[in-house]
Formats: sequence, C-alpha cells, structure tokens
Amino acid sequence: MGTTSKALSLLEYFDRTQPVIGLSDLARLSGVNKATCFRLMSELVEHGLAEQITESREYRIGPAVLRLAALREAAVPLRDLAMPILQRLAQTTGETAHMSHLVGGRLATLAYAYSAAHAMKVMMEDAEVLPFHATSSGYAVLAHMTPPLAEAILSQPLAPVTKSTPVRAPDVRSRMAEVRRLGHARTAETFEADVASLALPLFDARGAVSGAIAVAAPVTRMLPSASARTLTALIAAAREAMAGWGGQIPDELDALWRQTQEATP
Amino acid sequence: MGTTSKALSLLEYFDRTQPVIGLSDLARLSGVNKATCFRLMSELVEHGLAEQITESREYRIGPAVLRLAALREAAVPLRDLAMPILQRLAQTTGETAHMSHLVGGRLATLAYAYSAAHAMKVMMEDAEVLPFHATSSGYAVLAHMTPPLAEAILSQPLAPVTKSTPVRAPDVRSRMAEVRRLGHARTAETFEADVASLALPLFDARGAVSGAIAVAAPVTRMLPSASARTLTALIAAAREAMAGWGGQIPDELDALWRQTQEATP
DNA sequence: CCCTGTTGGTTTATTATATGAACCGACGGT
DNA sequence: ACCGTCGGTTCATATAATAAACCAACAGGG
Repeated sequence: MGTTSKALSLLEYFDRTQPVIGLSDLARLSGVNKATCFRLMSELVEHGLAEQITESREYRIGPAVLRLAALREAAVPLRDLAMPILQRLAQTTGETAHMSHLVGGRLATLAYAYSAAHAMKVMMEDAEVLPFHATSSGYAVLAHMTPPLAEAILSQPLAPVTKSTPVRAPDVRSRMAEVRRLGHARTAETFEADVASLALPLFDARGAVSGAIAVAAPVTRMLPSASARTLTALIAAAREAMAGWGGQIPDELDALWRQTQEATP
Repeated sequence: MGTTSKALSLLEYFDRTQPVIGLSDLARLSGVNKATCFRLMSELVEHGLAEQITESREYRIGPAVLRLAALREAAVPLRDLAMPILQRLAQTTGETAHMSHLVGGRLATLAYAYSAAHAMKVMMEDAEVLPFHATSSGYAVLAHMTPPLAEAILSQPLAPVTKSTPVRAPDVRSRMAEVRRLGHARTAETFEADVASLALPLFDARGAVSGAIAVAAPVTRMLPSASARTLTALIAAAREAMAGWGGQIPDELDALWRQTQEATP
C-alpha cells in the first residue's frame, strides 16, 4: 500500500462519534506505527486536511476540507442537485426521504428532507455512516456492487444493530439476491425499532453503484398500498437524480423499474 | 518533502477557474513527474479525495471531501458561527459582508452575506481565493502573519488585478505597515474597479492570524462618515466571531480597536 | 514520594517504497 | 502517413518511509 493511502486512511477513523482522536489512539486504531502516524498526521496538518487542537494536542479534521468541499459542490453540485428531488419525494410520500453516497467503501448520508404530513417522522443525521446489513440503502448498494467488494464487507463481523438485524452472512446474501430480483430493497426494524424503509441503488457515469435513495417511515404507515405509491415515487426520484449527474442505470434494473412504474400509473 | 505532502499539494491546483485538470497538465503545473503524478492521483481517487471524469479521464475534486466537510462543520461549526454575524454586519452597514480563511498559505472566502439596502451591491463567490496584495482582507492578514510567511508571499510575482493594484513589493510593504498602525485594512479599486473595502484580521486560539472579516461597497458609498460607522460594526463583529471560537486578539490590536470603538459611540 | 502507565514527540539504522526516463497504444489534426 | 499529445505502464535506481527504542511530561495510586 502506498504511503499516501496510509495517510488518507487515517482520516477515515474520524467520524461523528469520534471527531477528535489523540496520536496514540489513532496509531492503535489504524495499526500504524506511532512515529509513522505522527509524521503522516503532521503532513495532513501542514495541508489543512487535519488540525491539532491547541491544548489537548489531539487531532481533528482540518479547515482545508471546507475549501475543497465548496469546490466540489461548485464543480459537481451533488447536494444542490439532490435537495429539491428529496424535498419533492418527501412531500409526495409524506415521509422522510434521504440520499446516501458510497465513498471509500462506506455508505454516508449525503442529504435528506422531511415531510410535514406527520408529527412522528424518522429523523436523520448529517454524514452518518449507514451499516450495509441493517439498512435498506445498504442492501440496495450491496446488491449491486462488484462481488469482491461485497465479499470484503460481508467478511467483516456484522453488528446486531437491533433485535431484527440479520447478522449471519447467508441471511444477508439471500436478502441481496432478493434485492436484485425485485429491483429495490426493503427493510423493517433492522436499523431502528418500528422503522421501515424502502431504497433504490444509484449509479455513477460508469454504471457502478454510487449510493442509494430511500424513504423511511414508521412500520405502521408502511403498508402495502403506501409502499407501492412510495416505490413509484422513489423510482422517479432516482431517475431524476441520475439524469442530473449522468448516471447509468444497468439495463435489467431499468427494465424492472419500468415494469413497476407501468404497473402503478 | 514527504510523498504525502506531494500528493496533497496536487489538490491545491484545483480551483474555481480550473476545477478539472488532465494528467499531463497537472504534472506540468506541479512539476511532478507524470508517472508519479498518476500514481498519486490514483491514490487520491481510491480514497475519494479526487475523482476521474469517465469520458475525458480528467481529474477533479472527489466526493469524500463532502463527508469530511460535514464532519468538520459538526466538530467546528465555523461557517454556522460566521453566518449570523455576517448577516447582522451586512444589515447594519447596508453593504456586503464576508469572512475569509487562511488555509495552506492561501486566503479563501468562507462565508458572506448581502444587505437588501441597495440594489447595487458587491457580489461574492464561494471558495474564491483572495490575492493578498489586492484585497483589504489580504492586507489585514498579510500585516499580521509571521514575517517569513509574508516574505514568501511577497517574493512571488504580484499580479496587477486592476489598474490600481500595487505590484511592487515596497508599495505592498508600506501598506502593510499602515495596516498595523491603524489596526485595520482599507483598499479601493485594487481588486475590482469602483469597489472599496474595509477589513480586520481574525486570529485563532494560538493568537496566529487565521483569516479576515470585511465589508465591501461601491467606492461612491464608502465615504468617511460611512467608513467610521462600518469600522465600529466590523470591530464588534470580529470580536464576536473570535469569542465564538476562542480566538486570541493580540494586545496592541485589542487596544487600537478599543480606542476606535470609544471614539465612535 | 516513588511507581507505573499514560501521553505526544524524537531519533536511528534498515529497508521498502517512490521515482522518472523511456516506452506504449490511441486519438486528432494536417 | 506523419506528428504531437493524450492517459497510462514499465523497471532499474535511489530516495524516502519505517519501526523500535527512547525522551520528557503528566496523572493517578499506593
């Protein structure tokens, strides 16, 4: 592995639950030698990708990412593109809509929108990492990624997020097959009790899966008739999003979606 | 220089005017060998910091920065902290207020707010890099950074942005001295014709200059009386921003600002 | 008041890794 | 068919990354 990769991989240990990490902790977490870790972090700090807190000397994500993110958004206004679509999706379904993004082998929440239809709704967090085996978005993505990558994910221990979360690889695999057969992913109470969710995979310009778009609702409202309506709205939103950034829908999936759309006019 | 630094420095060639760069161009710009450049970019792409456009095979900033930026904002809500302050500043002065941030030796626009008072106003761009010798924010920062860093910037060729932009290092240096003497920076028509601007430096927790806050207006509206009112509003805003993130104002500057505030009640 | 286990950071010889000149096939003009 | 340039690859060479041991400083605990 390249040195640069090692340095960049250090950044992936920072997340919402652990936004600041000390040198020794980071070395332990990453398995990188402490001296190496120090040098790498120093270089990241030099370029503003990381930052050292004055007092505690711990590290956190640096200010340079703000400039880069603004640049990225300017070049590829992904979130700007997603927001109106999600808002419309939330409004027509009356439930919470969200989009997630595959980056560095992890699925992160990119944007979301709420509906005003119900007082009780599913709430989202910014930049939250979604477990593949416990969310509909995760299954939608997992089912359409390259087999080696999916295997790499399945070979890691699967945490039981709720009592209903599948933790055995065979169970996950059979769900993946089902997702491929139906063209969409559905979960209920696998990520949080009383929450059901419906998701579609999203693809980039190369036709590789790049994320998912989903609608989450209380299980009591995700009844068959509502699900059917939600699914057609979801398909329209997915098509719109991918049209916006030149994503390529695989042919078989496109056919499946078309069938679904025609079945529910 | 470390390999990681070399890789990260490649990211700095992407900006608003050049959001996508081909391999050969990037190698030329950075002076890095083409093969090396390729390998480094491949590693950046692997981690999502860069991305390759499918068709043209050119590179641009990648999607991972979005996750990192969200994380950074969550840990250090800089922009969230700045926005209400800028909005109030824009409202009380009736002009465009903006804040910029020193990152990797460059001054980048972080946030800005407009006033509804006038139809004609100075417009800002996201993540724009401000030339040190052509903007009031640049002078405010330049005048308070460590001499070696300032010298490094002055040793580079100074582009004549407008007809009034100082391009000779002695001129810039005398302006810097003036900024230090007065406690604030003022420019007129150095960045764009008919635009005048007033800026204050901002400091981080270590007391090192970290950016600037400024008000920009048409020269015809930046008259002495308006300038005095703007300056006091600017000082209040700068103090508020630094209080919000624990910035340390150098003692002499704090005294200068206090005098100004007391002179204009 | 020492003991012990941390912390962030530094030094060193060793070696693995980055490097760059030359090369390749593909594309676009002329 | 020629020429220049593109993104990408190869491989011998040498530079840059590495990790163990070592600091000094701090924080409890006995």
